[in-house]
Amino acid sequence: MPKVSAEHKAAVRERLLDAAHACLHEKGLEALTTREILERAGLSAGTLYHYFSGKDDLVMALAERIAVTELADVGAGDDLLALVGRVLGPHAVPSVLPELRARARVDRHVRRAVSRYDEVLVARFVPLVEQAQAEGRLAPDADAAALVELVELVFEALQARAAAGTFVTSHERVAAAFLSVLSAQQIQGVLA
Amino acid sequence: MPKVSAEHKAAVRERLLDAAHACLHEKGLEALTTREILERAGLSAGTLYHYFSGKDDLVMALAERIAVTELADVGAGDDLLALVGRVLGPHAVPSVLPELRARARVDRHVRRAVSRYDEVLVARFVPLVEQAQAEGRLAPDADAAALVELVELVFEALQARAAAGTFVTSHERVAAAFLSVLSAQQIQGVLA
DNA sequence: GTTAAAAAAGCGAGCGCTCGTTCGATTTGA
DNA sequence: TCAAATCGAACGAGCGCTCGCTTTTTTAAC
Repeated sequence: MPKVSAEHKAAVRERLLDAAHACLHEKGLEALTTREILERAGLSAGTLYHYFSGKDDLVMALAERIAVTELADVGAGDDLLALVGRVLGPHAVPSVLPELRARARVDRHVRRAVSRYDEVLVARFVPLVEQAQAEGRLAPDADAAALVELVELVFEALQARAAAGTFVTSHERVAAAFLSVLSAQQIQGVLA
Repeated sequence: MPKVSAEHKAAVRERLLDAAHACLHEKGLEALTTREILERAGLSAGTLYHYFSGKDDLVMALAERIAVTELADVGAGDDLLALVGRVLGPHAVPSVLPELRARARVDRHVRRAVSRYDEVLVARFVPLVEQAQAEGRLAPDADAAALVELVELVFEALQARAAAGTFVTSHERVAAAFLSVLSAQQIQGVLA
């Protein structure tokens, strides 16, 4: 096809990202190959380079998209419990973020994408925590920023466990423990 | 050299594992190559296969050794605070465990090694938590097993962050938040 | 005690393979 | 008709790994 509509270009690009995401989820980052991505997308080898400058560029675009889409619903429910359910629930899609997080240790480009994700996550958590504080469900005088970081910490671990499928106890039990952390009175004394 | 002493064999094997651990720490699992391991160990290509059946075998042996050595001191201090300090302190060596954890999602051999590590970790945590309960520092009637799992959850996230170097606040502050979780009274109501 | 045979550790060029990527030919919509 | 999108064979590099060779220590025969 020649000079095609902008919608078509965007659609093909999304198709490539979809294929890459599926490959990443099935085989992991180490086994992510351009050939398999292209085969799954129904495209040929050279076509990739009309949409991305290379594999790294594609991976970065995918990381950004994951960050955006996985966070799209955060905050919509106005409730941390609903958020936990979305991450841990039986219908939750295992996240590939923990793998990107691990790679971020040695890849500064991935590190930048992940830290941008974290920034957005914190920004979305802050109003939820502040609202909970205003309603008296959380220690009212505690440092909200530190509280948010603790929430994010547990959130990360739950995400990693969900991805690895290494839960020991039931989802409900872990979620309950998570929420108990949020409502722990003694946090106030340490973080205030 | 021919049939050499068992000590020599063990020493060379350890040298290979040391080299692999250094490479893993510097470049990450995806960039871990037999050539670099052997070069760092001062050995030639074929020699590796006198000690391991292949690269996977070496990686698995390394994972086991990491699990053993990283847990060697756990419980020695009889104190969770000391443990946190060892993981998060300024002299702590960044762990490669989070990367192995991510790979465990798609590699059943690594998954087995990591879950064995987790079993040992839980076994070491249990007496620490029970002792804290007996001393009244933790909710006495709470389910110790669930409490241990929550401790492990936070521990995992701290470990992952230490490895990635993505701490936002100071070590002391996160450690304090961690400990505040352990001493939170309200956990009792949820987990008991 | 000397020496030759045997065995195992170490070596390294090179194999087959897969990877990401290139590039000229081909197809197709504007 | 022309430019852009697609194709796919091919390339160079790097991977894990092999295998025949050399080196070195143990073993054994005398």
